[in-house]
Amino acid sequence: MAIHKKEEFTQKEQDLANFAKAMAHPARIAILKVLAQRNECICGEIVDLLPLAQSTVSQHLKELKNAGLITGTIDGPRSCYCINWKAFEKFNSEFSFLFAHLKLKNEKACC
Amino acid sequence: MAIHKKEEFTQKEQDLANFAKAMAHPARIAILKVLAQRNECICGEIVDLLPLAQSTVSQHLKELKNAGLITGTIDGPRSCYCINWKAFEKFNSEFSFLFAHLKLKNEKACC
DNA sequence: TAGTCTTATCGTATATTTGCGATATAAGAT
DNA sequence: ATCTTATATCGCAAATATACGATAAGACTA
Repeated sequence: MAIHKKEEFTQKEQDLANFAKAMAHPARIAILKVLAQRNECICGEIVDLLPLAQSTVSQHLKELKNAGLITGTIDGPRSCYCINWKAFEKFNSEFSFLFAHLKLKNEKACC
Repeated sequence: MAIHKKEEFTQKEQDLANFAKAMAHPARIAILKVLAQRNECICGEIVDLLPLAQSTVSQHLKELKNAGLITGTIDGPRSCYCINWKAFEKFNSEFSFLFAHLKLKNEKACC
């Protein structure tokens, strides 16, 4: 785009949008599901489960990590990934707040 | 990208990702907040509140509508937009399910 | 030390998103 | 009928995202 306008919104709006963006790809949803089932996972196992090349999976993992949704630690020659529970909970409560706010007002929908 | 791979994931993963994608921009979060506060809103009011051109806001509204997050009805020369409550609730429950699933397993985080 | 295995990064091609101005459209007002 | 007002759409430019192969980096193994 010609100019970035994202900075002109509130920090909360940007945070929520960034979190949503990190989840805005089925591959990343699938990765989160795998991590949830196993509570930990090395990169290779995720690569085996997804229909994507190793480099692409690594890139998705990096995005999830940058967004703070997961943590990664080096374990010898491998990398172990886990859900970053705190960040997830923070997003959930913020999202629920927005959602609850919507619900409260929704008694007389017009269209 | 060279080839689309999104179709190779499950429908639920794609649905969740699409919903997240619709929320993955601060302008669209802001629009949803405005709609929540007023329970209905014409396009012009939203344009006044956002730091974006009218055509850009209209595009964001279109994306929210395409994703099913809002509904829009023509009201004379204006357009009235509202939250699509059912779609929002569906997403919330699916997201909560994923979240609860994560929570259940997270007693022994490794990293 | 050389070889292997695992993961990250680089380079590149292509697709999608974002944003705006200009223009079209549609309804009410004069 | 013409003008105004409100919104949608088109066309374009620039930024991002997606995907892959090739390659680098790091750590065990022989």
